[in-house]
Amino acid sequence: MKRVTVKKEQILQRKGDLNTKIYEVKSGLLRSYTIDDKGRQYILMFAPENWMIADVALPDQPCQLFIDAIEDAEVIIYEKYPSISMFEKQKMRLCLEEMQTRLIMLMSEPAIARYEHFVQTYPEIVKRVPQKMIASYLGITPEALSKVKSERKKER
Amino acid sequence: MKRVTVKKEQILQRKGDLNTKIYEVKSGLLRSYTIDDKGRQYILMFAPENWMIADVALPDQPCQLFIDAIEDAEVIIYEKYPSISMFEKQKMRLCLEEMQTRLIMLMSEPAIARYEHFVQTYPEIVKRVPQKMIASYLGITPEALSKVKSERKKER
DNA sequence: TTCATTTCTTAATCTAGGTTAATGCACATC
DNA sequence: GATGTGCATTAACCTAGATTAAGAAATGAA
Repeated sequence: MKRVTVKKEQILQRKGDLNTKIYEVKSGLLRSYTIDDKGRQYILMFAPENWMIADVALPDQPCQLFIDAIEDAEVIIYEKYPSISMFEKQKMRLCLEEMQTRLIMLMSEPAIARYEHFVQTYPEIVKRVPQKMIASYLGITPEALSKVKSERKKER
Repeated sequence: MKRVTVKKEQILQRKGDLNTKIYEVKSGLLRSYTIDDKGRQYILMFAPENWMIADVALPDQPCQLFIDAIEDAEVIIYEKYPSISMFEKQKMRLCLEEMQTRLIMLMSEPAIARYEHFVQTYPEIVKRVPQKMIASYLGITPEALSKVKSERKKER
């Protein structure tokens, strides 16, 4: 366990890395994402202050996710998994819950509903990240996000 | 912790239930799924022999998922979460990994690729559940699954 | 066996969201 | 100031998968 300072856009872990860590954000904003063979990015998680973020891979397995800083950040790095008490942390459980909810929403809800859910659940993150990252998190293109947003406005 | 026998189609937990448990499958096949307001089902997980299945909700929170038996099953029911050692179980970790992978695939891969990944990863489950359940797991309609399968056949 | 029910497939049509491309905007930096 | 670079928006067009409907095949019950 150690504490580090990371600059915006600094990459903490790359897809394929071994021996990846668990990151606890003390200040700033991190994200995890993957990139497909066409270069498209898919954001899995935003981690603002007091959240934790990690790839679930075991230390001896190559990970699936990039993790980088969207804003300058203070981060505590933990080894994976010396004490299971890491897992007890409520933030970790919330992240699980979030994955479950997202899987359900991705399958069952159209983009506009996912966007509104995101805005309600994370109003602060909406203000802190560019649209294209929200689109990536929602699983749509920035153009599609623009479209649903302007359609939503019209409806009032 | 107790051991129970469940019959095919028996429901172990319903969406909205409180105080939900963790289920370990000793024989047979369970699944977790949700139902939207239009009655559509979305399967989150299949749990064959030696797997565990649960909703991630805390005991005092209403859960999101139904859990029922696709085949007659022997099931061990654990309280949630008296010992964190439950979480240490490898099956539980695999389930996390699976959620992460599915989220990525759902965002980045077309239905055909998700189907082929599923067939390769769970060849035994493919034989044991009806097509419409595989479609539901993949996040598509049974009609769309029929289509991609017949297109795949043509390609050889 | 027969009949009923559910599952699977095929086909026609529709739509949400992708793709491509052009435009405008907010910044940096020089 | 001019010039570049990335981001957001709009619009035209395209496609994967949804919807609807019908028939075929499998399953199960009487």
